[in-house]
Amino acid sequence: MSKSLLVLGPAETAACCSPLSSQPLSAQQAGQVAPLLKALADPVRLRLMSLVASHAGGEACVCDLNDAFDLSQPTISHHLKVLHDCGLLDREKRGVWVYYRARTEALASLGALIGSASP
Amino acid sequence: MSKSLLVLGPAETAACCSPLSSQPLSAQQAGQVAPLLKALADPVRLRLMSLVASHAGGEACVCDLNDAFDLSQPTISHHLKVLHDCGLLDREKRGVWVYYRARTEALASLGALIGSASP
DNA sequence: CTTGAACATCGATGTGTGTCTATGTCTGAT
DNA sequence: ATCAGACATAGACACACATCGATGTTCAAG
Repeated sequence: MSKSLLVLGPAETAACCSPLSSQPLSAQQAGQVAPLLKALADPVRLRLMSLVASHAGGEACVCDLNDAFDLSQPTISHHLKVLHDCGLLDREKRGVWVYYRARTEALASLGALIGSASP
Repeated sequence: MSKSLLVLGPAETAACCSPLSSQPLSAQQAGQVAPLLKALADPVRLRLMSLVASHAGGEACVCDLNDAFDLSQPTISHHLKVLHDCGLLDREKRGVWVYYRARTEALASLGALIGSASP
């Protein structure tokens, strides 16, 4: 079966709407955006996201990320999977190593949705 | 005991730092920001926040909010308390009614922290 | 083919959370 | 003083989640 219609992750279709303060979010919109926020609403995942996004080259290897935390390797792997599944992190395997890359457009859309001052 | 030193809620001291992609978040910073995101990371609370923020006059009465959901009154009250406790919502009682107001500066700080494209 | 390293998946466990019903606390009106 | 309405709190319960150790999978090297 073809996956050609699903090249875009959930993050692309969720946060591309008007800011919170401009008009009420529909139940459906809220249901799409909330999972993205939930993925970020964990101290470890927030730091992971920040580490990957601010890393040189725009990507970071899992081995580097593991060392930055006092947690087990499966736990870090789990958090990375959460961020990847909701479309906030891209994943690429090169040899034995796996590199993650932040989806800055998704982050930008989310940020724009949350914070937009009204006059 | 005086509360004069606590006029500012948690939201003011949490999200006033550099964007995610510029430099790695410290564990302490992540620990301060995550609760704010966790408060927003629920479809009901996200809609509540949006309803209050986009409401005429910048504030909304609880009775109005209750009618917008198919949930019990205590449940809505609980969600409003979560948003209020983390500093995203201001609370004011006038007569029998209670009005909530969105802290747009807190929302703006959070949005800026999450979404900021890097060159 | 075997070994070791990098990473993911699985199953278990304690803790957190969203929701409800029932009850409490104000406040204005009768 | 009593009553009714608006909202908060308390307790209970089902479910989700963060974490771990153990195990599986994939790949490169020897």
